[in-house]
Amino acid sequence: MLLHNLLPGLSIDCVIFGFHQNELRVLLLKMKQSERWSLPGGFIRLDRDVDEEAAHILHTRTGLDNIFLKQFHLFGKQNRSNTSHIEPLIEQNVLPASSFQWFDQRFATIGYYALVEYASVTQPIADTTSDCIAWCPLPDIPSLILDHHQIIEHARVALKEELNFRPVGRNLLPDEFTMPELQSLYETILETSLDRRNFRRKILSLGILKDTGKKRLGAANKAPSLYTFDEVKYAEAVEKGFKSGFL
Amino acid sequence: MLLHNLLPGLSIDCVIFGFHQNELRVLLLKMKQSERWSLPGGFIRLDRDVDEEAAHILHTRTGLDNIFLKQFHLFGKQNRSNTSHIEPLIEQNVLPASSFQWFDQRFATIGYYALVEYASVTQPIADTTSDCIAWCPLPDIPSLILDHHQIIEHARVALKEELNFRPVGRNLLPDEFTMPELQSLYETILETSLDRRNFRRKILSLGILKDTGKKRLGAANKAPSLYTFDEVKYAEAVEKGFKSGFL
DNA sequence: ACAAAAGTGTTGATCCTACACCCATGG
DNA sequence: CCATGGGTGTAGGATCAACACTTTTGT
Repeated sequence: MLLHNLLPGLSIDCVIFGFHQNELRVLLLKMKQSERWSLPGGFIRLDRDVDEEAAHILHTRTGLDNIFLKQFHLFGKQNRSNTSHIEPLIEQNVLPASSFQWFDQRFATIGYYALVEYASVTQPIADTTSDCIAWCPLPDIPSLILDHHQIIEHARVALKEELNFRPVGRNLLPDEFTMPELQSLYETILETSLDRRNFRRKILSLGILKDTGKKRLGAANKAPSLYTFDEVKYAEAVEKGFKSGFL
Repeated sequence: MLLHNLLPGLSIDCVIFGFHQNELRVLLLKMKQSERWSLPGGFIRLDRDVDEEAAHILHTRTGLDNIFLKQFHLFGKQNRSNTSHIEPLIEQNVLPASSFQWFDQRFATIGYYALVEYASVTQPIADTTSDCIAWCPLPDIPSLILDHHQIIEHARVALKEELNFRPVGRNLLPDEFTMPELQSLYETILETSLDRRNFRRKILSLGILKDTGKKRLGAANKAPSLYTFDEVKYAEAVEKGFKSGFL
């Protein structure tokens, strides 16, 4: 990373959501020389848009492109940043001593959240300051650097609100999925439980799902149908806005 | 303004909304040495929170404190800032030549919108780079610097969405107001027209208005009643969230 | 008296909620 | 054949949209 030619004072943090085993998960990096974890993040090159750089961070960690990514909040507390997570990295020569000055700035950070299909992230890639990267279920997030707990919590609320305007299943589930899977996703995001019959009726009434005719076999119960999003109808609907009315 | 001890690369722009004569208006500053106008804005001192600085800008221009103020978007395009509006100011010694370097940075800007009672802003105060400050109705915004048109448009959409979660009349209208005035505010923000009887029923059903018993006289028609927000019920309602369901 | 705008209620349509039984699959 | 979870319909209540006449005020 070249620390000149970066926009000073501003960083990006990405809350990358996936859904697996009926849990929302976020991609976290374990800092080297420390027991603390962090959100994937980075800085803004002077010749790039902030949105581009957020997409770039997402791509670098997941290999994915064209992902739903949305800016949700600027975290600008005067005392939010410090160098306590950087110092061990410099001591151990993970980062050059010359980079201390960069990290010793006051940073505001702009939070983005991304919605990705869990299974499409087969090999997430850690950065040079981390020794691993992993999906963590939201209920058991480990200790995080700086205000990253707060950033995740904020993203979670933003996602909950997004659900009223966008059928997020399109972004978080695989191409084909069952109605109970979709419902479980909604219940997890909304932190509530929903009536099976009413949920199905409501979702189908949006007119954006297609029944593939296929069924998911393999479990000791009636095989649920597999659905896909009808790309054409979906695009139309997003275009003119939803009014899904959960929440 | 001391240009050292500011957070570099990041500025604040405030879209200050007022409501007067059935129009939404925003406070704009006319740049000296130019026909263009700008949003009230500023920079972030290193020892202040970004939110604090936004409130400070609002206070400096309007004299008001404790105003509803909300961050709504970071504008981060690589090419959004330039110095074309600064150069004439330096040529005419409105700004010192030494400040050019500061303004010649790339800036991202964080947009805030504020909701104020129009009549409470009796003497808005221009800054040193402007020769006047005025309320402009949204339909006839003059030519603006940089991407300020886009910022206003974004704020307007954010306000429209806010209407579903917060009864913004509390912030935009005087203490006592009539039902038709409140309706007109809603119609303006939503850019639609609403049925009088249904509107009244819906608003009253929120249980946050009190009839003062007084009436507004002076017009050649039946005198409308004056209402106030019931502070206690209002606070309770904001606390546990609305579901106003306009939009 | 007249013009202008405020106040008021009902009806039908739609949407939401609550709820229980049968069916397909794997073991 | 049994356990598990998926699929399905209806009725009552709440909410929403549409709609017109009467009242009050100033001129």
